[in-house]
Amino acid sequence: MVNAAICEVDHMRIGELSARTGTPRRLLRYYEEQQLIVADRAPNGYREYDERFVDRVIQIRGLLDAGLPTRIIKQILPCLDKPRTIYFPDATPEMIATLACERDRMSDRIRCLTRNRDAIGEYLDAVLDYNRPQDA
Amino acid sequence: MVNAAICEVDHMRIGELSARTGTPRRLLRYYEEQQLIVADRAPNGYREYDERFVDRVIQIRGLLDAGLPTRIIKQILPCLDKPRTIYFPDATPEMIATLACERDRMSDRIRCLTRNRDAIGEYLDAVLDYNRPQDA
DNA sequence: TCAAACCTTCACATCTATGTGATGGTCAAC
DNA sequence: GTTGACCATCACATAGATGTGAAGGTTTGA
Repeated sequence: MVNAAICEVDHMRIGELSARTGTPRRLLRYYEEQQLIVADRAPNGYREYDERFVDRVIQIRGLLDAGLPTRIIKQILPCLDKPRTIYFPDATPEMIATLACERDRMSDRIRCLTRNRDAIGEYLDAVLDYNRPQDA
Repeated sequence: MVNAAICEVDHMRIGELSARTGTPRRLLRYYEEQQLIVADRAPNGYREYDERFVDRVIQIRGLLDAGLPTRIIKQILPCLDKPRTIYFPDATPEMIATLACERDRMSDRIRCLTRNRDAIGEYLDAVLDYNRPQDA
């Protein structure tokens, strides 16, 4: 019997999402409270996540780690959906201005980080160079 | 009289540094407390800064904005002095490992920021494209 | 001599992202 | 039916960067 009625496996509860993203459950609930993610609810009230939440959560954590507050991340996330879910007419001029501003701030951060990372790299190269000149 | 005894102008007090870096005085004192900067003191107890503090403070703010805590910034800053002020023998293996780790974390942040910034850019391009198709 | 504009230290408040624990419901296995 | 591993909400605590103001010293200029 090649019955195709396979019960969907494409969902997980908060514990699994926590394990797969290395994120404390507490924070997954916090991100939801901040409206960065919206979880479905099972009949018993448990949160239900599908596969796409894994990448989404990792992305959120990356942006938080890079210094963006949840308020800004919430505005950025809709831009990342590949098939556009945001219809352009909904984009107010203020929203567009905010996004452009944040994009520029991100460029600033990238410049700053790159410059400093490279300086650290040079320093480390110099130190390693200094520490093993045994065989000339 | 071509007297060369010009009183040095290469120093400023906290108010001027604050104005020139756009940083509240409160934070300049905080950065000093966290040992990110070390200010000279005038005889009357006032902090005295020279020109180099301007760039240094801007750099600190950039790194803070990019998500690095003061504890890490304190370790990074010595790498940035062009004529090396840190003698390599002083660099402990743990310190080197920490720096390498932070450098990698910065690379991660750069990747994350770049990806998201580009996504915002694409989104904005699409929105602008949508908003002015008047003259075909 | 007085006022304004600096500076000092100290202390307490705030915001954001987090940690941690209490209290209790759901569910599966034994 | 009880135990253990999940889940829920709520609440309180912490840490880091920052805001704000009090109380007082210094300097400059009217």
